[in-house]
Amino acid sequence: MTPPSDSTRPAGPSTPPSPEADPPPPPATVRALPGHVGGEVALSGWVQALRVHARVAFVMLRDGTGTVQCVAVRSQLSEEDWALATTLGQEACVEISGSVRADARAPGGHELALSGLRLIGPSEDFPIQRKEHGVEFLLDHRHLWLRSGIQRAGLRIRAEVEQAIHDFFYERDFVRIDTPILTGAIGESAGTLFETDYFGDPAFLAQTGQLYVESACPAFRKVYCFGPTFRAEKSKTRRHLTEFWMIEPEVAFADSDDNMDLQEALICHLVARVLERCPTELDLLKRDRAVLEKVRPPFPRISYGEAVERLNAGGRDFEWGRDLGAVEETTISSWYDRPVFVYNYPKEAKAFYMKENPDDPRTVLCNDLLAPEGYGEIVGGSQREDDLDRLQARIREEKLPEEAYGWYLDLRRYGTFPHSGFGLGLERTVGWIAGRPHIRELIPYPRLINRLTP
RNA sequence: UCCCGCGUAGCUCAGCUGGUAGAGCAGACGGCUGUUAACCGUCGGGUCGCAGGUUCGAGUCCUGCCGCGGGAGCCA
Repeated sequence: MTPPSDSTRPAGPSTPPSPEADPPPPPATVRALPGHVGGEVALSGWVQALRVHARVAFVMLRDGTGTVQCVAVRSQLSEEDWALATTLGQEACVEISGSVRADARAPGGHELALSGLRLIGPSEDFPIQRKEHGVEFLLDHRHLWLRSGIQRAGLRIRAEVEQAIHDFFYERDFVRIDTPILTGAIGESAGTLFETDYFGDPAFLAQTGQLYVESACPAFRKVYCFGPTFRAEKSKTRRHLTEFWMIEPEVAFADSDDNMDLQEALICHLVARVLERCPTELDLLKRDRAVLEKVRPPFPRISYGEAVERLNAGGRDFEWGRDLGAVEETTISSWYDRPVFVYNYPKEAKAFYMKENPDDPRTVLCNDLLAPEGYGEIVGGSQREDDLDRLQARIREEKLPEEAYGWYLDLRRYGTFPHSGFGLGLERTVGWIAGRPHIRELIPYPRLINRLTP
């Protein structure tokens, strides 16, 4: 950042006599301010709020590392600086120099006694006021909404979770595999795919990287992908995005129980990391940290059959064989104070690639992980069908185009092996950890059924 | 696709059993040494989503359409 070249500050006693201005104060960040108490610094950032009185004005300056109150006292400023400071628009970009001091009256405990400022980029009539707005208005101004406190906190937690995911897998010798986003006709059900043109042929945006990470297992044993996922489902709920980010690990020689162990370890790692590194953000979001502290192993594990029995014992009339709906999931998660695994669902309710349960062929070896507090399913996983004949039979049962799965079936022809994996929805997970009601806030630019801009 | 709800000032909303449009915030101006979404005063600001209907008269009642929100299904 360019230091001010036209400082109007009066010369200090330690400054050698010079007709020119003082040497510019060293640039600093708000986060580093406590280390500069008593010294002069220059901060660059955006005006978050301005409160003007007759002889004193307060500029809340946000620089991306934090927010600090800058105090402008009229009697200590030039007319030009006072006039500039008291007419700054919300979100104007400025460089402010002054001395750092600790003051109990200031939010955050530190403030800057303003001695000079320079307008970098003016801002007039910033659309988002410091008050409540409707969702539509805020999403229309998402590019500006990102600057607000709750959005910054949520997105910072998202970034921390993303980094924690990479660290978790790196420490466990997983190899990251980036799977394709453009795919030919392959997937679980073509109705939920976004179609696009690929040199005259139809192509689809990926709705899962799973088949690809399965193929990388024999190469690296433990792999994961982390990327955008596209679902053309016409869902309009607070749990849905048409474009979201998913993490899909795949582990050779892991069975369904190993798979749940890994999910449990990952979730605990993510929650602990956010508790450790984002306490400020959690407090700003008014997230009850005590609830998150409870997220420790082991998570309860309840089979689909047990869940149905218990639901019906509680007065519900739920038929065995149906998939659990949102109401059932909320009920089940309400029985516990931490995430709960529901495992081994009926075959008809789940995807073709899941391995048949040898102890009960009506079911498959799979699990969902339901987050507490009604946040719903954040993970879906399974042991994969590794038997060629059974897999082919399942593809035919589901009336899927067998020819599209030729390369996938090759994995069962050349050294097939037991393996398991899962998909973790990033925004749902972050939404739950951050305690936000709608996952659209946990992705910088949400893509919803009726929203593609900004 | 279906169910429920909502569209009034730049923003957030009020407006009763129909009788010619209101507040707060934002903006402009003025006041105030310490504010925390500052406060006090003054001023400007409207195709009541669109179209049709009922009525002497519609923001208000009816129909259709559009937009938005929530939910179901489906999913992470």
